[in-house]
Amino acid sequence: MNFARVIVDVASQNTDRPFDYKIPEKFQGVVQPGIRVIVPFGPRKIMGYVVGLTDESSFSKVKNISDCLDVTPALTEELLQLGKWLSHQTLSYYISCLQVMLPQIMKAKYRKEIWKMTDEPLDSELEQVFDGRAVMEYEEFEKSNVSIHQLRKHIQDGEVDVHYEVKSRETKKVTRVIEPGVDEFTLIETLEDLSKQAVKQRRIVEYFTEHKEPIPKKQLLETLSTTSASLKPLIDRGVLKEFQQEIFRDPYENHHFERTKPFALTEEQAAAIEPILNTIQKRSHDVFLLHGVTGSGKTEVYLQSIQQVLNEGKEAIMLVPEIALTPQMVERFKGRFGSKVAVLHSALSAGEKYDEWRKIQRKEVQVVVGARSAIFAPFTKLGLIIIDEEHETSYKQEDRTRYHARDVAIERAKNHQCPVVLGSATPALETYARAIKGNYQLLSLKKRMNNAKMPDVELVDMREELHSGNRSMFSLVLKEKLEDRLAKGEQAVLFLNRRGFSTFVMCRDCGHVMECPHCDIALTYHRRQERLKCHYCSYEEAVPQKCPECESETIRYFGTGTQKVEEVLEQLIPDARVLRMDVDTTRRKGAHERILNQFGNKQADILLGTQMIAKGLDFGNVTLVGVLAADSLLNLPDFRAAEKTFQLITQVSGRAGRHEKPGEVIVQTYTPEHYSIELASTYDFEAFFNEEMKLRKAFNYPPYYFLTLFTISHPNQLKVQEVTQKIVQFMKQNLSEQSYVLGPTPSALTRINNRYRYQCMVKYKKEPEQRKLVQRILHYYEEEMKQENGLQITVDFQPYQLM
DNA sequence: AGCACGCCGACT
DNA sequence: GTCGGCGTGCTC
Repeated sequence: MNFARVIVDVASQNTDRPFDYKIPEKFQGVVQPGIRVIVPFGPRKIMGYVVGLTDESSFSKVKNISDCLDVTPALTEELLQLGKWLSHQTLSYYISCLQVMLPQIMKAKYRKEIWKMTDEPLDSELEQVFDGRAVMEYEEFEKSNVSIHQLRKHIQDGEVDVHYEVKSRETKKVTRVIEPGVDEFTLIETLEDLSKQAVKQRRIVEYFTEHKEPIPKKQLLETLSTTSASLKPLIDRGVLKEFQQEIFRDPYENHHFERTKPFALTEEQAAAIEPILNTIQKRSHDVFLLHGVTGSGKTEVYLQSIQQVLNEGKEAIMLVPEIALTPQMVERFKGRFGSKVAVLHSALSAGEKYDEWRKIQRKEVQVVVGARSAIFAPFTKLGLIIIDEEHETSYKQEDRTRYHARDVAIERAKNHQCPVVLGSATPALETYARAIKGNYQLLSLKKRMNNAKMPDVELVDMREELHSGNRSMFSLVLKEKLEDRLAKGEQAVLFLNRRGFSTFVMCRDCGHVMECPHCDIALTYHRRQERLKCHYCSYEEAVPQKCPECESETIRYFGTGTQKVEEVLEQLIPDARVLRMDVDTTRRKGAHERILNQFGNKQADILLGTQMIAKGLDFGNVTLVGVLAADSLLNLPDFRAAEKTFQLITQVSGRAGRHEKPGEVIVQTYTPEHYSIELASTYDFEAFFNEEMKLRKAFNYPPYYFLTLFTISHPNQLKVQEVTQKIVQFMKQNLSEQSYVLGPTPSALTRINNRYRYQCMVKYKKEPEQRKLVQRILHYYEEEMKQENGLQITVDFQPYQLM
């Protein structure tokens, strides 16, 4: 095998194919599919992935591979294949697909430098820019007033050279380590030679007569309570050796995880786990939907399934939504499987993520618990993939490579002939429909653990509340119940959905709303900084004193944020100790965990928060859950609004009464008659499913139809309309008559960052040629999309975000 | 993408 | 005649 086929790190249509390179003698055997290499590409040097080896190349001017970045392949053969599949699925470049599968830090950085190749001073202004140095950044040269022509002349004369460098950003944490430099006999000899006064040195040498393994320097000095002053002479004499050793960052090194044993399963759990265990043993592929009410013990089913996989000598991936990857969850996995577990989520530093990932690569762990991208864990003996809370929208990547982790999971499971378990109390409609059709195997857990009852849900009509004179955001019932819990020493969780509910600023006289000058959206009021910010671009401004339209001074803040709720709560129930948990209070590292610990230790009576408290929290003392504005999601322009509302109310309600004490839920709403709210209050998923399916059928939405969403943007509104119109036309002409092509429609967010946005939506049942058509569109507009501030066309197959 | 090359108009 | 701007096409 003399040649390597390489996918280069250049995301463009022309380079979206392998390039052949010769493998130099010294890299024979090292170069194998999946490793990263540095290759010459035109005049520069770039990184690439080896995707295959061949004996000959049809290309005549093949260049040599310059260098290898890996010894062990970064990507397995399976992942290279998966990348190909992914690029076809999402219509993205192969290189982009390979990159999403690896930790961000492994993406190469490039540097362009100018090297001076002679000791003689250059006879031009360039000499001044060099300022006595032999190397400088190309950027520096560009800033100077020396022309490119002059530089070229010098290059031709061989006086300077442009150098391209590929820089790896991977950092390895190292520590100094000490080990004996001589054999035991010589050590004892040394001991006898040492002077009586050198007490500390004697202690050190004595230590190494008993321990031969290397020990971190810091640790050695600590245990022998000495300093490097005593160590140094021994190293200088060669008795001891000091060297650098890599240490792997462990994000959980200061945690102690209580080891847990498998619990005895309930009858229901045992029945549910059996088909999963069977499939694991049979080593066959199947997809299960584990539909279990909140608190029904799904996690224990996951844990015991994984145990079975480990017993078989195989590996498992467990996906959880980013937001639910709480310390509580990590603890359950680390507690059961200890050091066999790697954890991958966004709260880790880039270096920590890299090290966790390498634990998988080096086969030190057999289980991965992580968010969306953990689905690409480089396991080679995958025996099970679990997706918890499978309905969660965070499993869909919303930029560049728009994949859904569920689809990737099923593809990988097919490759490895292993089962996928999708778990949820409120499965996505698509998933449940497939389960009913028999495409997935449906497993149900209908009872909660400890025979706990689902908490009673009371709907409070906020319109009536308003009519009877209560203008507060707390209904009378909710206030009373909160006070009652306080008196009993029990705890409450208050949930506020911020989506579509942020605080905006309006003039009471003329109704003028402060908007972002670059985006068609109201600015959000940030109380702490007294500023208005745009959540879509980086624009911000001070809160105006007067209305810019009518000069009136009656400016008011509308909407409800958690900060506002906290203030109102303080006045309403002054004795209550409130903990607030939202993006603002959890930004700092470890803040998340601290707040939950405080609440768990009963240092607060009420936990007030957003999305992030809806999932996975399990506190026995919580007997009341309040949902402040249940319908905030319903008014969004999203065909999944009802589904999301049902899911959210169900998830939040599940936080109450999980142990001995019964729970209660208060749901405040302006539309209690809405089926999603009404049916969530009785936990009737089946009824909700049937009701919602009728609507999806009537309006041709998933799961009856598939969707493809085009979003077209450009600074010029007319241009956007025109292009969108053309795309609509083209799709209409080429798709079958059973498909619907809608548009051009302005997006819900019509303008972001001074770019107008229009959409085209395709609803279809079967369009095998669709991807080719889209490719033709993208190819047609390729040139216009290259331009700096030019046209942008994004295509999302099975979109979740419709705005 | 990012670079060289080549063509064109402008200007010492 | 030379300099800089931009369109075009190629990268193993």
